[in-house]
Amino acid sequence: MDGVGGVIVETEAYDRSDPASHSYRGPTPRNAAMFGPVGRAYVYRIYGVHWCLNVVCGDPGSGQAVLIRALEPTLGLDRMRERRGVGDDRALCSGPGKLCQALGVTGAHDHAPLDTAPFRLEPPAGPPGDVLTGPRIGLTKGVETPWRFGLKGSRFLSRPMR
DNA sequence: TTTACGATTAACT
DNA sequence: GTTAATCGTAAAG
Repeated sequence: MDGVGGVIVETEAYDRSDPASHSYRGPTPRNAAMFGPVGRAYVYRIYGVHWCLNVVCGDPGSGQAVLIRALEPTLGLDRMRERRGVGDDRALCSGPGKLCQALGVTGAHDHAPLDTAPFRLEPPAGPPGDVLTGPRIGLTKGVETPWRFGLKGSRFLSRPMR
């Protein structure tokens, strides 16, 4: 969006039966997007400081979503460096909060469809690389559920895969 | 109305 | 490796 973008290399999954998920306790004003139409964004503020971007998926109203944890920057590198205030490309999008800052995603994008402006979510250009799974990061509950997915060997992950 | 805390990051010892 | 920053949300009173 906005002339910036990249290839998603790391995600985490959440659903309603997951103690760590915002949708676990049912719909609230904040997580309403998770129970709305699929293909929309669910954006929330974390620790009063950072934004995190999710893609609503699964059956409509099922409260399922995928957290975009990291992506490989490919478009608008200068713009992202400017917004992030760093020169290291690896630090641009290697984390949920960083990613949102680099792309300019804020709470204003909550509920926004991801297949139309200002977003543009596309299928992978080339053949998919190997994907590894592992335990999710930064959680206090449900850590045992290995729903972290990362592109094998990518150096743009928030953390190396096991 | 009040209070405790989080799907994180950056700065500091 | 440890910790402060910072505020909206949700649960309790």
